[in-house]
Amino acid sequence: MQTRFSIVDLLQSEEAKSLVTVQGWVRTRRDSKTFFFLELNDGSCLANIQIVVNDNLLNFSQLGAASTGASVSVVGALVASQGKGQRWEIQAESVEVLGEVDDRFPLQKKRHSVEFLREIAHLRPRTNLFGAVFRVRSKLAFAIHSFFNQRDFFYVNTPIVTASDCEGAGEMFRVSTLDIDNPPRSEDGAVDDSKDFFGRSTYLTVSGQLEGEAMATALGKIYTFGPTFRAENSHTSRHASEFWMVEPEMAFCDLKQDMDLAEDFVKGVIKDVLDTCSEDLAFFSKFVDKGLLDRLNFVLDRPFVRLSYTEAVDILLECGQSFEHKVSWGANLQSEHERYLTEEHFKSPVTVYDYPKIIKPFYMRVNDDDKTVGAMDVLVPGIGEIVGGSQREERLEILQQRMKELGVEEDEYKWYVDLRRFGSVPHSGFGLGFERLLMFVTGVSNIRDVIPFPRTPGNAGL
RNA sequence: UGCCCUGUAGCUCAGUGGUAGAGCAGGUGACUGUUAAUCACUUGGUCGUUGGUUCGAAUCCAACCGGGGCAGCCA
Repeated sequence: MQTRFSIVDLLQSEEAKSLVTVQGWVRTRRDSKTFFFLELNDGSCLANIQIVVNDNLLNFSQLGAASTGASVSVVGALVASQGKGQRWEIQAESVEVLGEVDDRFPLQKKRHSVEFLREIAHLRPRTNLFGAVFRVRSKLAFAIHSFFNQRDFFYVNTPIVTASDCEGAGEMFRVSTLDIDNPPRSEDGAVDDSKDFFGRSTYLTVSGQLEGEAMATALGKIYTFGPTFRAENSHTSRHASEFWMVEPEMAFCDLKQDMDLAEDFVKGVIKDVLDTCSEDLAFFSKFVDKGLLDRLNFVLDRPFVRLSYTEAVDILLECGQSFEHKVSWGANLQSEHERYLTEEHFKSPVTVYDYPKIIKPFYMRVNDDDKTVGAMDVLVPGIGEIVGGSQREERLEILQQRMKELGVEEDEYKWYVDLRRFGSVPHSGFGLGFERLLMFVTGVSNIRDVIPFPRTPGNAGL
């Protein structure tokens, strides 16, 4: 009896098998006079399985259609390969072409630029590079759930449609069912949001943090992992309009414990992916980023450098390096400063904490010096900021004072302030960009190449 | 949003004022075990678009459109 096997299972087989079925897409084909070889890939792993097709097959003359890109179903015997380069191959007993390709099929058996492949996002997962990226993406997502589950965090889903119009994390996408050509207007001519679907103006979420705090101050330890939307007009290799963010939030947790978790988290999921995706990571290390595996192992092997913002500024002021943006206490660390710290000075991931309160949002906890807040960023070589977090301000009066200072309307955040009014506790959390972590783990340098169908300004076509 | 680079065959590119090229892919043929197979032959182009300069523009100029990079914003 024939059984359908995935290629990953067959290639790991311990024994020959008399009759198996494999189905997949032809990656390449090598012809000889009386037989040909197919390299078949079904997406289950990076490697192809070699199919040997002899001219004794009844439909041999029709098998010209089994060309690069075609989908085929093969029945045959798994046998030890006579040739070099692979342990197993399939001696075909029947080959059926399920779906042919014509000469417009754009993927050739040669290297393509990632820029070209971005234009055919529906076909690029059939390449070695993108197949590997999206397998790792899946494993990394699973590793994240597994990490938190092992530590008794609860997975919560925060709303994607949100009403607060000033969460402070950037420009927001409007969500509306109003007729854009003829919206209802109030007496003064302004668009009447109260007639909109939710009875008010609404937006796509830029962060689930605030709702996460409500859940953490009930369930203790929670995390969210979901889509996030930013309408910033960013044109860089590390920004997307739609991306996924991981946001743990813990009650009874201070900044130090928050930093410990962020470090354990980054290391834990990297270790998991090194174990579960070794073939794909070896591919990245060979063709995408030669130093990848060494760097990932380096990250696992030692503690992240941890230093305060003030210490970081002192290092930058004294290093003798000339920066385009001036370093001064009270200013944001620029990309070039972060790069210097992680790539040159420490050559390691770096956690910077206790930032000046004037450059941070209202919800971060004010330190005793009244100049800094309990914020922290994890910076990694090559990418920069991968985690941003803080201890949250749990003291009612101080939170209200901060909102006033920063011009945040307390009415808009009444429920959030309530959390400090009723059984408030110290709590902390952070946000981690899932795609940025995936870039770090794979060595892929453009965020558009780790998202199956990326959305960036001016680009949502496919 | 600012600055910079770029657009020639399906892909990757050469061609800097005189009428279009290569490699790969595709097609045809050869080859008894190949590994991005190899060998021979071969199809394929309004040189991003529009306008201008010139006897003549892929080449020079302008505008527009597309792609990329860096910075800011952040994750």
